[in-house]
Amino acid sequence: MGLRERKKEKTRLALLDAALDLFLEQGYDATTVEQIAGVVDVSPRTFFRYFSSKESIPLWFHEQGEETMTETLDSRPADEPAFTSMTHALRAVIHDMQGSTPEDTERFLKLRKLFETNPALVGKSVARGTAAELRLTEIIARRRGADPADQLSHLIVAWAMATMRVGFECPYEPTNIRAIVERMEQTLAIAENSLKPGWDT
Amino acid sequence: MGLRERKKEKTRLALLDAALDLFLEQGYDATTVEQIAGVVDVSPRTFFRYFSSKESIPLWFHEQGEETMTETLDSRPADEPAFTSMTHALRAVIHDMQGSTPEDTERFLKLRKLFETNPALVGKSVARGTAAELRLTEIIARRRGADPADQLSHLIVAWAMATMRVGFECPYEPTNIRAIVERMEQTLAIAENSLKPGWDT
DNA sequence: TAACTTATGTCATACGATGACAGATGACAA
DNA sequence: TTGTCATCTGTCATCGTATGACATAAGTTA
Repeated sequence: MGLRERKKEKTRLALLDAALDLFLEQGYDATTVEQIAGVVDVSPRTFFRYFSSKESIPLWFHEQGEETMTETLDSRPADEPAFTSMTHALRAVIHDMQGSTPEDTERFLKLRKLFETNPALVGKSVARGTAAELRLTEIIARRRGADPADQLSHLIVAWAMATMRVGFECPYEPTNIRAIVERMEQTLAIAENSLKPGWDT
Repeated sequence: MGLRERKKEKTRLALLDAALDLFLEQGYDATTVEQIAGVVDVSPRTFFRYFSSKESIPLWFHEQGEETMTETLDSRPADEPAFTSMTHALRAVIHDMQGSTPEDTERFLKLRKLFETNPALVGKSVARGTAAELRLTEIIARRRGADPADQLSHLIVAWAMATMRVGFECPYEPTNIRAIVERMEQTLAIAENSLKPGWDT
């Protein structure tokens, strides 16, 4: 890894951290891209070269999660019930969270606090999630040998994502990742217990 | 109803229709507020006095639907299973759709086509829906005598909304409201059949 | 008709976002 | 080390969304 690449990574993280801190200090809306860039001492134009938009900062984690889910889903056996595969994909995301570096963990907790203080962001994250939902639905539908327009495939994915969201948006103030993970596992358990066996086949 | 009020309503609908037509002609992103205002012959500033944002045009139906759901939910008996109440709320929205004027029906069909050609809008509609989801969750949690942070209450609402979305986003090209309503009823039926009796109590 | 309320247009301004171009900086081979 | 090349960066220009301030025009009411 050359100097150039390291420098880029450093700038990227600096922008991310600066943005996160400013968001928590003065609120998401009140923070401008100019301010974020100012802290890191780069031009606003450069900010947009690292992040496609101001929004993509609080959404960087979700993008990461979607990737994990897609990969996991592809690796699951084809004859597994669809919702079961989805829960595995969700748990893979949880697993990633637990295995992240202390820096990433801190960022994640900050992010969570940000979402809590700014409910509008939750909406925006779901908005981004819709595109991912479509891709996941295609995978599930193909596996089930169904039309991409198949309602049940849609429903399986939509409910799984909704479950994840409910688990993530716990209004408790978590001081560590463990609390969030536990909460997610709880929610997942409730979901699994609420569904009739074989509904997703 | 005075002249002034009638004039306002007329302008509002003119802006709505102009926007919808332009969106379908040249796409949502390619259409500017200036153009929309131009068709109706008002200043762009005036547009923003009728609609809080460009986005709120394709979202006007959702806002309407949320209102219906909240009202319905409040009128349901307190001892009814929560998810059942939610399905009633959803069906109330469907019922409203069937009872609308021909003009509104046309607008709704245009809107649906718009959502189909612009998946990003689906995301944005869900984003708006998140706020409504929070309010509905509060109602459900209170009825269930649970904490507002109760996971099951969250899950009940989230799954119901997800079901609605799956029904709405049918990739079929509906020429009339009936086709959409049928599709929604189908999705709702699948959902109801997938859940264990009593899961929502 | 006069006095009022309210809607509208015309500024000005802020912020997010993108394209174009030139200069700075790191990468790499001779 | 030096020269060449690729790439990153800042500056500038521009567009579109959105909001506040203020004067004017329109409808309302006495």
